[in-house]
Amino acid sequence: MRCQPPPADLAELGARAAALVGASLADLAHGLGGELGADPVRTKGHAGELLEHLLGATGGPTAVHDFPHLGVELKTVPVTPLGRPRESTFVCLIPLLAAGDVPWADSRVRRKLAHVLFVPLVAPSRVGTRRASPDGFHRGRAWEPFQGSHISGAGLGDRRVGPPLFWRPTPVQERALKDDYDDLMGLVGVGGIEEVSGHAGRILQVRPKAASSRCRAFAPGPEGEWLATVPRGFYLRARFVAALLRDPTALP
Amino acid sequence: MRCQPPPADLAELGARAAALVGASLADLAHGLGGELGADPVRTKGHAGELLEHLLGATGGPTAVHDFPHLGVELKTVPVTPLGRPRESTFVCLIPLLAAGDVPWADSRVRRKLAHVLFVPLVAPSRVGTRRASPDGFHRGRAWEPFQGSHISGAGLGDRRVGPPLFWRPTPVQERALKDDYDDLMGLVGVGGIEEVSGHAGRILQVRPKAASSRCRAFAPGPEGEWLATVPRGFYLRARFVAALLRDPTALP
DNA sequence: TAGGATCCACTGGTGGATCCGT
DNA sequence: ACGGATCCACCAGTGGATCCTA
Repeated sequence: MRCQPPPADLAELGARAAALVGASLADLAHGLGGELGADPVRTKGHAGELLEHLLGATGGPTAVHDFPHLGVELKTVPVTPLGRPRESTFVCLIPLLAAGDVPWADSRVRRKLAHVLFVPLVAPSRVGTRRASPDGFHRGRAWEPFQGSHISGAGLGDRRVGPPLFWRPTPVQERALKDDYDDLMGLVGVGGIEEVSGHAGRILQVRPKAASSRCRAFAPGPEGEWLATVPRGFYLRARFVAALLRDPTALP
Repeated sequence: MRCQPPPADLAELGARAAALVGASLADLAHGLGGELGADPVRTKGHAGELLEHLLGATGGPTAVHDFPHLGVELKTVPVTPLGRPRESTFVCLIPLLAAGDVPWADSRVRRKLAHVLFVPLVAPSRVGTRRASPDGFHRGRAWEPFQGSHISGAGLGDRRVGPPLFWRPTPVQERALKDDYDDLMGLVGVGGIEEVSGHAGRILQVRPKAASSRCRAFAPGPEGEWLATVPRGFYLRARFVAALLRDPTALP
């Protein structure tokens, strides 16, 4: 299903992403000769992979970036019709065994986030929505992600591509990322990974990341002993990405 | 239905409250020859009035305190079985017309809160609870409000009296109250009452307080014009009262 | 297992409506 | 209208589980 050659430069990558704005994932998958499953539970990650194909990403599982020759990472982010992310954005797994030994400058977080292409995918509603507003009160749409959009339905194929954003952290943002990274790694070192909650961190946060809760990783505990634990990842807070999408220089 | 004479002193008031611990409101109402309605929507405030009768409160609507000769205010507070308040605690209405003209020292907030008898009423669950934990996982009870309690049912009559607490703000707490009062009144003065949200304030907050939304009060707007608005009250944050019930000197 | 992610149950808090008795 | 309060819908956020592909 890989159809596109890698983009030659940033301008070409940007142009390709811009050309997709407004398209539904169903259309895009069809254009590539593929189909999208209807079950939202079975299609996690498919949207991200589809966009990688469409934009000509070449980085395999081994590469640091999706576009190694450009040093750019692709992130799709599901957003509400108002443009707010529905979820936090995964960055990378935490190297639990080496926690505390990797300074910010050498961290995967820094390398992944050095240059990111965010592609919002507008999802009309959550899949799991069980009830509509019983009073029928309509709260209005503050932001039209693209003109002429007609939004209805909740399946993966109904999601539409929103305006893409190239982002490099400003010095101030990078400083905030470093502070969070140091703090969170410090917390892991002090109390052990189990003690770090999703509340910690201004724009980064630490959350579980495992294919199944039966997957275990090993990490040093508070007393230095080895603990079997769920793998964790760094995530960008939804709040922060929401701010970014409106103003790339913003901090929440 | 008023049965008790006013308590002679704080010790007697405290003894009466302590004697009620563990009793259900149904029992208490019955002992007074009264009955409690079953509909939770129709019984708002009844619990508070019942306790006033039982403890011999004499302050009418005109008085500042429920026990004027003791200078004590009675507050019932609905709590979960873990002892956490289910709601914020009403203090008093905001004098919208005089906002900004009443210094903390002369404020109703300060007078009301100078000395409070908190009586927790343990409610097993919210009335409006629509679903139980589907996984059946039991999260344990961190605090047994009284020994031997057997808690079940959700009606008003099933609520049970918890351990009472006499509270006077510590100097640090009073300072926090004053700061919030000044801040909130300042916000009202700057942007008008409509701009003050429930987020403002560390331990006090401002929320609507009206018998019906058709009830209007008048307040000065941002430009100094007169606005019809919903009456507002000062409330103690649930978070703060939760802290108080565990440690009367605490701040959240 | 790493990398692409999303689902969903639950909790805390807000915003606002509402009820009763005096 | 004031003083006694509670109800309830909604939303943000967390905590943790889970899915697919390579």
